[in-house]
Amino acid sequence: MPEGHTLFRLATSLRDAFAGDVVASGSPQGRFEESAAQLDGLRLLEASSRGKHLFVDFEQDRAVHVHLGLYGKFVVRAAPAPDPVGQVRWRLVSGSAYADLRGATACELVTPEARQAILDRLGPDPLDPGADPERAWARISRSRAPIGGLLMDQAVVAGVGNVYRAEVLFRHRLHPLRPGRTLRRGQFAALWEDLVVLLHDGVRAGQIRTLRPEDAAAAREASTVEHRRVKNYVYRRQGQPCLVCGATVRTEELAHRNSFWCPRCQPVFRSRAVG
DNA sequence: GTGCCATGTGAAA
DNA sequence: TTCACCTGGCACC
Repeated sequence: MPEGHTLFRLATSLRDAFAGDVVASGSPQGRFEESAAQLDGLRLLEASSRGKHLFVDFEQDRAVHVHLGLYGKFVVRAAPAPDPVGQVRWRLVSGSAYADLRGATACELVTPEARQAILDRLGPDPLDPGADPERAWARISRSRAPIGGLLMDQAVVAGVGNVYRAEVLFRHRLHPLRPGRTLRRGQFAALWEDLVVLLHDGVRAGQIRTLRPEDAAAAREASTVEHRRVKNYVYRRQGQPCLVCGATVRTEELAHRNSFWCPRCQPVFRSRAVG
């Protein structure tokens, strides 16, 4: 489930399993064979993530850049490694663990310069304690583009995907089509703080859970009707009643992905003040 | 069992 | 604008 929290967890798993160890590296599938062979027998130093990008660093200034894309998987398990199942692009093996990468959009050996260039393209990551949200605000506050598109732009905020986009906008009563520059600074600050909380919760839980405690009862009730556990407000709940107000959740494509929102909780325009 | 859709991105056309 | 990646969950038969 690759939004930023997934990659952060994965970096932790890889670090815990391999950091400091000499590893065997190969590509059973063959597509990463030449590069994998160059890493075979080297010491793995570190694994880290920024947004949805993962970096695995080895001695001799070698690093692998991985992007899981929509359905890539990278599993880390205890040894012994079984025969590879399916298309294993990259396999790492140590005395105590193994890791298999499948279906990734990107798996490439990168120079330190190329690695840095990837980092330079990315906006601040809410999971990064050193992230500077002002960089995101500078982009959003100047843009006529819809906030629902800006949040998906990894150069604006790194790590937010389609689920977090839908959910954080719901939690802040913002319509996805609202132009970025119509947000007030305080609204952005609250949005960012919420992303920090939600992504960290995603890291802990291993899943995206966005319901506030006060809405848990409504979610349980909805689950019996929808035949699947409801743990989010609007993501993939189109046609279902909003857990807060009961209006029918809507969907429409935005930034090449389906966007979901409640037309009553998230009006396009809101009066600036009441009373 | 089959077929569609999906938490994403970049290359090819 | 379309395709590639080529996994996996789930609705439907």
